[in-house]
Amino acid sequence: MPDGTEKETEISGLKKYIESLKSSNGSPVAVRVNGELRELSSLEDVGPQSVVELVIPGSKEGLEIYRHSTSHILAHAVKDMFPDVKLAIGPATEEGFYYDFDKAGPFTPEDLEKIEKRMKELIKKNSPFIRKALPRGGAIDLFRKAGEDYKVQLLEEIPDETVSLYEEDGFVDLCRGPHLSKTGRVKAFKLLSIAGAYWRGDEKNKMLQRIYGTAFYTREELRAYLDFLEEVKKRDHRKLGRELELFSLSDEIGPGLILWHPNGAIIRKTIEDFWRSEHLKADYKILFTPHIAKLKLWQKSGHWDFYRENMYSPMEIDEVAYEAKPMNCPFHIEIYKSALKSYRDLPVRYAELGTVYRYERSGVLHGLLRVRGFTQDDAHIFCREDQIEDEILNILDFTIFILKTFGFDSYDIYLSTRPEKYVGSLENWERATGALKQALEKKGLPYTIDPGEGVFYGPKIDIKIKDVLNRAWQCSTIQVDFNLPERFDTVYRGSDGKEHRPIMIHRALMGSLERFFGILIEHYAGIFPLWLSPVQVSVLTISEKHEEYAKEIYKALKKADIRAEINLENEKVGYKIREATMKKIPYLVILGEKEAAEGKITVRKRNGENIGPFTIDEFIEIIREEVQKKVTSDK
RNA sequence: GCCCAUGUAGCUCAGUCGGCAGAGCACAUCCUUGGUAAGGAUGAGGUCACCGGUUCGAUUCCGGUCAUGGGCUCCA
Repeated sequence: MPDGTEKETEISGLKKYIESLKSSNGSPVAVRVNGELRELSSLEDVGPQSVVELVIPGSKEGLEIYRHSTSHILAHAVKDMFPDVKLAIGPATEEGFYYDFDKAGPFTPEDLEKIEKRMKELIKKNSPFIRKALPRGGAIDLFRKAGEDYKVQLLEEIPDETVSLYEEDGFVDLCRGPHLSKTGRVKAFKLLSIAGAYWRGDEKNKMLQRIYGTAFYTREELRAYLDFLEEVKKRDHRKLGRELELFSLSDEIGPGLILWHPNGAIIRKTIEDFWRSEHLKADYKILFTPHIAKLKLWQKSGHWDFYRENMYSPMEIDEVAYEAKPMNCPFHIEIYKSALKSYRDLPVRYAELGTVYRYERSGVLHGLLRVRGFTQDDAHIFCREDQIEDEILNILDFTIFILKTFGFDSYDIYLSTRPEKYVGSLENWERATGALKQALEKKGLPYTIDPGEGVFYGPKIDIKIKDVLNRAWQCSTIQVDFNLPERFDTVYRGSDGKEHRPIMIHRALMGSLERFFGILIEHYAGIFPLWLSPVQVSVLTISEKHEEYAKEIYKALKKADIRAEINLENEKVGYKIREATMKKIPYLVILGEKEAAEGKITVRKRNGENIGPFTIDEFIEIIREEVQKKVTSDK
């Protein structure tokens, strides 16, 4: 039952019940018979003692079916309007649905509108979706005759002897189903974009044209989703980055290479200062290493073999080949190896804000989120096997502390286990994976296991943070490595006087400063908390008469290490306030006749609220406290 | 890399069916000295992404290059 209860009933009773829900919002879109999804119309052949679940609109599966049916209607409309188009696939996705078409010319935005219109007509007809079972061979003949090559190809790979087709209003498509009972059940949908997509996602295959759309049960839900898309657009870090003069990219410099402008750079510096100071507190040693190294180093580390497609071509220096570094690990290992280590020295924790260069294909570059040169907040921990769990526990605490400071307190955590191709002993893998699991469980952190998704050199934990719009971003990663210590013959002297191999843990908390900054911009919509704001206080005068007083106040703020600016422009207060508000400056100190006479200041907060009057010392104290506490919200 | 779209002033965008290029904001100068989100006037600012072709003439048409954007696992 939709309310989660169970009832025992005859088929006829069930049908009557479903009938009674018709036309209500809760009317089921499908049923699950003994675990298998089917349409409502398939109740006839339900055997005795079957368990039938009603798939209701509110459920994840319900929505999937709903959207999948909408994608069929899309295909129908396209086929009506462009009969030469060949159909590929059209599934539901997290956010909506798409359908891939093989069409001679491109679809235009105007086509989308026309297709939408045609879809609405098809929905209005309210034709039933009819399921037809067919032997596979028959289906192949049918689609071959219709010239639907992609469907034929799909069919040829389906192992089942019987396949199902769905027909509505004369349009037949190969489909596993289930579907809505009638097209008229689709109440709200919108086609969103046109994009290229390879047949089966493989770039060796033909490029098809994909139409993306989304569908919801009500117009209100659709509206809310479109508003969400608007909000995402408003927060776009590329747009805000330009408006707030945080960073830029330049044709002259090259794609994927970031220029940090003063406003972005001061934020980055603030983040780095915080990062360094916390790492020192947590017993990490801070390192600096070069941006290039001999190609031989990368051959030794294995990067040249396994990672070459992401590395730049070597450059020659004094007839020796050098490489821009794609990773920091080999450097940290060299530092570890520069002096003999005893078991008493472990764990050794090396951290570096290391700038690396990786080749990314031109089509995947994206603002700050996908770049070719970036700075990792990298660290490598060398420890004994018996120390892994404690180290992981430390890292988890540390990670969550850092992420929380930036206002991220909701996470999706994944534990990736041994892939098919791996290095290291089975025993090591099991022990390390066990340690990761133990640590997560001790911390009470819920996680999902990604079987076989570990890197070849060891298991890992990935943490995805959720931003205010509930979007997930992968930043933190903790990876155990059995490979590099082996390749570099890294050792420590044990209590037994013998040499032992340390375990290496790679870990990044923010991942890359560039990417993390991009996420922060979107998370805060450019309204940075005080401790991060490029300009924390703007001092502005009501008229020229108060310039001297304003300069005094400004100096006092600067002296107190507050990032202040002064606005003596020949403009009215209203104008100056508007300027500062658009720059999202947290505090405005407004000085006029009254303030100058009393030796006080009036303060306007970013949200429009006025506080004060304060003496300058009182105000400095307020700012100091808010900065020190790293308050993330204005309220 | 591939498909499609886009590239005009610092920013957001008009525009020219081939004939010397426009607005708003921002910027500069002047007037105004004004109490909580835009006071007024004047002015400066463009190789219309780049290279080539067609043409008497190209920002506009054609070809190429570069950059940016939406996509390219979600298997009927």
